[in-house]
Amino acid sequence: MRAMPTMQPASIIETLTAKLQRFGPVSADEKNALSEALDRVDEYPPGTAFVIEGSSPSTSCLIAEGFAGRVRFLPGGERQILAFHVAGDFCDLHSFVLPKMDHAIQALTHCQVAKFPHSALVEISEKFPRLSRALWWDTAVDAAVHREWLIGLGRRTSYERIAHLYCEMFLRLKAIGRTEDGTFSLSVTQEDLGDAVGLTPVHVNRMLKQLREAGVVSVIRDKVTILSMPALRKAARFDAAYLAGRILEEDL
Amino acid sequence: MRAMPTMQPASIIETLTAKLQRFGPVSADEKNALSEALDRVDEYPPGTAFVIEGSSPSTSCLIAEGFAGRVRFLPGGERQILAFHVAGDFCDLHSFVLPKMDHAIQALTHCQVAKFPHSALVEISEKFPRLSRALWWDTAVDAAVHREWLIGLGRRTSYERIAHLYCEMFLRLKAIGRTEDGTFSLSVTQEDLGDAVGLTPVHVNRMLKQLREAGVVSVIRDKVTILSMPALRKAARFDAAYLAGRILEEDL
DNA sequence: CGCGACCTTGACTAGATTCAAAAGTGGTGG
DNA sequence: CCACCACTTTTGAATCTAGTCAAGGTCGCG
Repeated sequence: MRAMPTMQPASIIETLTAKLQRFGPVSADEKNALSEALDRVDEYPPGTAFVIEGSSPSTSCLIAEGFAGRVRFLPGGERQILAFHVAGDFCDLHSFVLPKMDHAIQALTHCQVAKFPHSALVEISEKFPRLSRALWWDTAVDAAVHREWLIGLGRRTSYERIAHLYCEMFLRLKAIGRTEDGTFSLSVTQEDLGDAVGLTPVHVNRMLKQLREAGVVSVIRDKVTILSMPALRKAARFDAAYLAGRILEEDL
Repeated sequence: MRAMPTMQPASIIETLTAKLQRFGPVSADEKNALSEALDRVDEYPPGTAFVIEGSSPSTSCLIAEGFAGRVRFLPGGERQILAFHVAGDFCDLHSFVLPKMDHAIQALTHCQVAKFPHSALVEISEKFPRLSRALWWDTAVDAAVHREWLIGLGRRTSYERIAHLYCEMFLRLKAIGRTEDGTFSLSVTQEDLGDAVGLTPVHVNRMLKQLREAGVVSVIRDKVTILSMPALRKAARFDAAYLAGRILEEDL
């Protein structure tokens, strides 16, 4: 793994405030409060479950760099991936108001994770109601993504689901400057993909083949290249509205 | 339809504060603020979509009486039910922080709906940060239910999904006193059920037959009777933890 | 009484899983 | 440096689950 420069807290806060401004204005005082709320930045190698199911975290995690997933297991061992999170995302901000984690959070690549103690978030919510609403908004956008995934699992074909996931990840990664033309890196196995879209790895592979043969996307190891965005959107029946809080205006 | 006495605002607020106390204490001032935030109570006959997809509501809705669903349609006409809401539930509190509804809300039975203007909620969030966090918590519990449904659609068998839905609805209705022994009323068609659990109505019917023949539940018109809760829980691989905010302690 | 909405069932089809095997990829240590 | 190993990808064949199509039955209501 190539060396990764540690993200500076200042730049993390910069990115975070830029994002929260999609909800509403963020004052200098509020920005400062966020800065002070950032306790530390931890690093995790890929595979680490850095938030455990059933735990009661006393901090919330913001991904500064890397790629993480929310995962849950059924008694029988089946796994469901509930969401993917990229740099700039809070991945368990809801644990600030929910007493127990109903799922784990796992680093899928090497991750840098900024920690915000709940005690500091309480202070923010006491002093800066508008900023508090902005954080609430962030968790509401996560819920909107959950709903879109519900529609996918409930009513989209397997082909559409894979296409939809690629659409979503492309636009989210583009918004944070992690794409080059139509290419982005998605370091997950086909088994991970299957656990996200409710399919077996074998069937994911077949649908990938179909997407490849239709000339829509090309996947080479972890590099995904979208050959035709209109074709991909159509294949996925994709409507970006639900991602308003996570992507660029012009991509909506 | 038999006449339904209109719920008194005072008793609605009583029920709401009781629920929010699961998150933390609610002071007399806070309770009073909630009372003043309740603008009016509207009634809707079954089938009414009283919140429209794509709209930007200026109020949030609390179900005072009845049964409602969150629904979304795909371009092809497929429908997915994203959540069910019973008396005492906010069904679109997230619209307070999210600019646009990504789904509609539909009355499934006759509903009485209490309306809280967003302007009043802004005031609450400015003056009562703790109460504001309690409302945030309520939306976070909704998100936890979304996640449980994601697991169902992604990884549970069709048989388990139906059993799981009955488990969830039974415990939620029991918590608000809408059950008699093991019986509750669920006024939805098998098609609605299918749109909630990602199946065709025909297949829902078959799974219902299996549940019946296994002696687990009996369904007569809208009356669902759970013949063996342990068997139902087992069939659903049900773990109530995610419902902590919606059900009684002793049912966890 | 007859109509429409919903439920129920059977026969057939399509989509996804399971099982199995082979080939590719990257990392490790001798 | 290369042989080996674990993991992942790819493909085929058989099986099973859920969907589709179609017909009859039940219930409540005008």
